[in-house]
Amino acid sequence: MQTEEEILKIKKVKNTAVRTVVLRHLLSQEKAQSLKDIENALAYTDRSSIFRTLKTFEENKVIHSIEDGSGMTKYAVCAKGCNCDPKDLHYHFYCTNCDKTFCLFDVPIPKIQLPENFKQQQANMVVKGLCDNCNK
Amino acid sequence: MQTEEEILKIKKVKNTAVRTVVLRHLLSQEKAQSLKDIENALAYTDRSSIFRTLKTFEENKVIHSIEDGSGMTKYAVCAKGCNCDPKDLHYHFYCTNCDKTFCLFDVPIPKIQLPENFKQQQANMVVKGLCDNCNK
DNA sequence: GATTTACTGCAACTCGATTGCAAAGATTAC
DNA sequence: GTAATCTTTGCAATCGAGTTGCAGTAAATC
Repeated sequence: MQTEEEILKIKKVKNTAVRTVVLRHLLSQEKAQSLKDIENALAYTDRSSIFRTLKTFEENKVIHSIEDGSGMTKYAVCAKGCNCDPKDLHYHFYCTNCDKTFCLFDVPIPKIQLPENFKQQQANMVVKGLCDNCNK
Repeated sequence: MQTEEEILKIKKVKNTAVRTVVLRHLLSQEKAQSLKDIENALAYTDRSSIFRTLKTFEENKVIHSIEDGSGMTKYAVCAKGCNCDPKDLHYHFYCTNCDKTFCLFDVPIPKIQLPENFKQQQANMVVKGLCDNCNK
């Protein structure tokens, strides 16, 4: 596992206190985190600073954002080597019971045959249902 | 093509003035519409009435909602015979240039192999990029 | 026709996201 | 080392989509 410092260096993002703690938090969670999740976890860091940190991370492909339909954008650290290209995409699973969002790295997304002259740049693929913990 | 009245009758939704014009507008558009789109198109109909109409339509499977990542939920009339089950799902295409959302009825969604004990109920599959009109 | 129920319009409110601005910190120039 | 410049941070305010309370109106039922 890479340290926060290593990741930021590789992605050419200057290291700061806020960036380190935000990235550390994201790395420590197995589920994608919302701005509010992070804010709650980091009690003494300002929301707008976290917000701007997330934007910076996203621009530099440290993290990717997920719109899971919960009303809050969630963020997860990109897998090693990820470039956020269509080929790096993966499904997300949103649990409608516990409101958690999982990255399904192991399930490949098939190539989608678009209509004539449409061009894919990105995708947001969210499967909704019950996670293993809630499906009892 | 079914009329608004026929659709509402089939879906067992009582017909009212607001419902008719909202459904008519949705049927007249080839792209999924946001609450704001509809509000702008129907100048003399109140936002909250449209909002509640859309909720009613969705509950009764007259329309389906799409979270395309634009920040606004969009709505489109269900295809004939649609039950909004996983088998009725289709991809959506969101154009990042013109902000329009298309239903890709012709592209089947493959069955997704979820991790052990996860259960799919719904899905929101959005491909983002440039539509034929903007890809020039 | 009276009563009950459903729908509509207005206004207010919620909450996640975003921005302006000034202070603090880091970097570069001299 | 110090001044000038650029970046980051924290606070407060704002934005905007979505949502709700409530009273008035319309429709359905008795």
